[in-house]
Amino acid sequence: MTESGNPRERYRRQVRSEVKDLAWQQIAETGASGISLNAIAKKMGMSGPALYRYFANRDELMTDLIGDAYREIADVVSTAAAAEQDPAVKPAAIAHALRRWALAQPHRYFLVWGTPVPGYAAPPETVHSARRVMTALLDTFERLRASDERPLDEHLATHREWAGEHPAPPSALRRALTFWTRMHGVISLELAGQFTGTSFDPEQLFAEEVAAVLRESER
Amino acid sequence: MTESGNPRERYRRQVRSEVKDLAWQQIAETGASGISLNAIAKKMGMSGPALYRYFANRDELMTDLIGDAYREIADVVSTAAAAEQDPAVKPAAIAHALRRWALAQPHRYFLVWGTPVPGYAAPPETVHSARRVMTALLDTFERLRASDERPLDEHLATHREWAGEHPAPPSALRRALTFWTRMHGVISLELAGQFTGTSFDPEQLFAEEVAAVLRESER
DNA sequence: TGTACATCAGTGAACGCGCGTTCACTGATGTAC
DNA sequence: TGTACATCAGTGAACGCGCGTTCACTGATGTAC
Repeated sequence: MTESGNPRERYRRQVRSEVKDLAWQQIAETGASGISLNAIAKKMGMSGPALYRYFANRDELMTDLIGDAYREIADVVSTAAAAEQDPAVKPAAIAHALRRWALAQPHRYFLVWGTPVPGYAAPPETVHSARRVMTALLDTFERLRASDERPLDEHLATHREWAGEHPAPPSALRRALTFWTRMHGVISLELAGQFTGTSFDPEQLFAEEVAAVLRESER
Repeated sequence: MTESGNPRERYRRQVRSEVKDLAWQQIAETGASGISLNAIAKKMGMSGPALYRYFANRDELMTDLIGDAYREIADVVSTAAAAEQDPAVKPAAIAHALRRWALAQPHRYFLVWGTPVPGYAAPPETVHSARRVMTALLDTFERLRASDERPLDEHLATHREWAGEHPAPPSALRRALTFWTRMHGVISLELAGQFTGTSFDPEQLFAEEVAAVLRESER
């Protein structure tokens, strides 16, 4: 379907994706605000203006990269969720899949959930990916009864638009949300190198956080 | 002491601090990698090269900003810890003080714990601030007995150099660490705007996270 | 209190650099008959 | 199968811009006698 198209379109897709690959490389070297169409063109052996056939401007490239990265995150999370049947193990499966991806693609992770780049707010299409992530988490915790009620539950019961039409009970909203923030807490500090100079294993800290959220659920 | 000095030194300090103020302003507008000595000079009504009397180069300015921000964080945390006597309330006091500061100074927070800026690794002086933060947290949880043991405790018992010579028991190491990552999880996502488009109150989510760590302690 | 000298702040010109973006163009590739 | 035409990729020159940094210099401020 998207694979179709005449040779010209095919070629266009190839070039676009090569540009993006080089952009990620550049982000790794100089940071997100260091992307430059000219530099990418040079690496491809082309002149700068040539790339304007493929991207309207620098912002469109950025927007595309953010959208792609977010889509990948949503894929990783929902794939991991779908692959694990045991409800009690699902959270850990999701968490470790996300962490593994983040360690392999730190710049993609940061572009989505790191320090916002001024002037490059997340493009509107990303809401869809955000939804997919939340849905996977809500599905997961919906099946696990909460072992306790928290003051936050009541608040979330009346402020749940972010969950869309998902029928998960308030306690699941809470656990999905805190699950996310806790994963992010460990992952982002680890990726940022805040644990370097230390010999403990971040994975074990991460595993403990996953276990802690599970402790607030019972089958 | 540092306040002393002849008029010339006094003036130097004033200019340096004005430069830094404008640098923070610029970071807010264009991001950390957007700082420019020339632009700052222009805003001060000076020529670009003039600033080289005050900073050796752009990197030294960055280093200074990071150091200042980290020192502020350490101040906020340790001041909050010192101000609250009740051990069971201390964690919440620290947490909310940190969040308040972060909301007021999002760019400072991100410069310290956000996406690393390639080429600007945290200067060595920041270890001291990092230590101060950890010490305040360890002091806090040392006084609260753990209500349970976790697998992580054992691991941390043998990997505790990051705690310096602090005599806190393993369970306190664990709680201090997870307290930090959980605070960071909520704060950084909130600052990055990941909760916009949602009507729930991030403060309540944050409070729930603080309460969760406390639940793992008993007086 | 006044003069002679050293110190230091700030200037303007200059260097080389890379950026995003527009434009008129050449030449190759695909399409219609 | 061959020709005529339209489409599109890529080029090179050009625009204006701002950057970090060095350098030789002027002029003001402080210090020593």
